[in-house]
Amino acid sequence: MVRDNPHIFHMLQLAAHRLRSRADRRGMAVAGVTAAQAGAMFVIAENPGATQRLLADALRQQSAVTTMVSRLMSADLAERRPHPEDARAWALHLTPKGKKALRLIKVEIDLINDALTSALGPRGMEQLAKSLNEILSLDLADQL
Amino acid sequence: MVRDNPHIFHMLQLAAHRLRSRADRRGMAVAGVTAAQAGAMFVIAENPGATQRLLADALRQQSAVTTMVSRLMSADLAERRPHPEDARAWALHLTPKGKKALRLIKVEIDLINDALTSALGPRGMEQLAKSLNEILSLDLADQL
DNA sequence: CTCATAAACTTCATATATGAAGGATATTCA
DNA sequence: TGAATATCCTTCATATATGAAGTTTATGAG
Repeated sequence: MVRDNPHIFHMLQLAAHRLRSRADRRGMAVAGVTAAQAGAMFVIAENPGATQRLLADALRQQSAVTTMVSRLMSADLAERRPHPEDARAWALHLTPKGKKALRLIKVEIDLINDALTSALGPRGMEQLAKSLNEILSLDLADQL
Repeated sequence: MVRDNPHIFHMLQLAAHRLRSRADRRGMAVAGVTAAQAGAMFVIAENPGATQRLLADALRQQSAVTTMVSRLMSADLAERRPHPEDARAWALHLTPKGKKALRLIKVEIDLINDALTSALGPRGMEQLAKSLNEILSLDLADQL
């Protein structure tokens, strides 16, 4: 029973929402890219030729990835190539424009992380990273 | 420069997303209510007669609130009454069905908080709450 | 090889979120 | 009082997310 910390869930949602809003605004301003798009582009950048399956697993999503990639293509930020080994799959790559946008976005994300470090201190950041890692390692299936 | 913690932003988004997904699934299962709807209902429950403005401020949203409240009304979870003092505004209240759904949802949120407490320990929870509070107190305007 | 099953992707209905623009009512101040 | 302005709400276009259902291609068992 966590009656003493009844709001952690809500606080986490709210904190994530606020940082995402800020990233959305700045990302749109400097590169015409949302935070969600930036998240997808980071994954593609680190896994050139990634399938949508890999992207979906990284972002913990299913069907949203099709639409997401379609929008990235419309904006000339990413491209789909035929997968060399599996005719069912696409191989995802960033376009030059996508790579440039990602560099711009990284600056904004770093600014947010800097603000967090100022507020929490280096040790606070470490602890937060540790806590978030533990949360991410939880098995949140319904049988929890 | 936070090159040492470059992923805090992303980890926070991912952790919030996972907990929200779990809350969505369970909330739909036990009460036909999403996590976002539950969040709005908590605010209304704590502020009977609240205006949509108050709700929007609490959730840090603008226009989404109109649609959110409309859906809560369609589901007979909340109702709008004329505001006694301001003809522009609504006074929001939960219906009996809404209050019951909120009780069911609370159990699920408590289960998530319990799982977090098991993973992080009571001290970890305190530290996490403290960190999130500091993040929530940041001024995230674009001039940051 | 063929069939059953699994995997990758797409599509659809629905819910959530944003910013911009507009309508109606309050408030302020000259 | 009357005009300018602010506030509360709604609507619209767009983006993101979910689960369920469907298509196409792989894979594995016989």
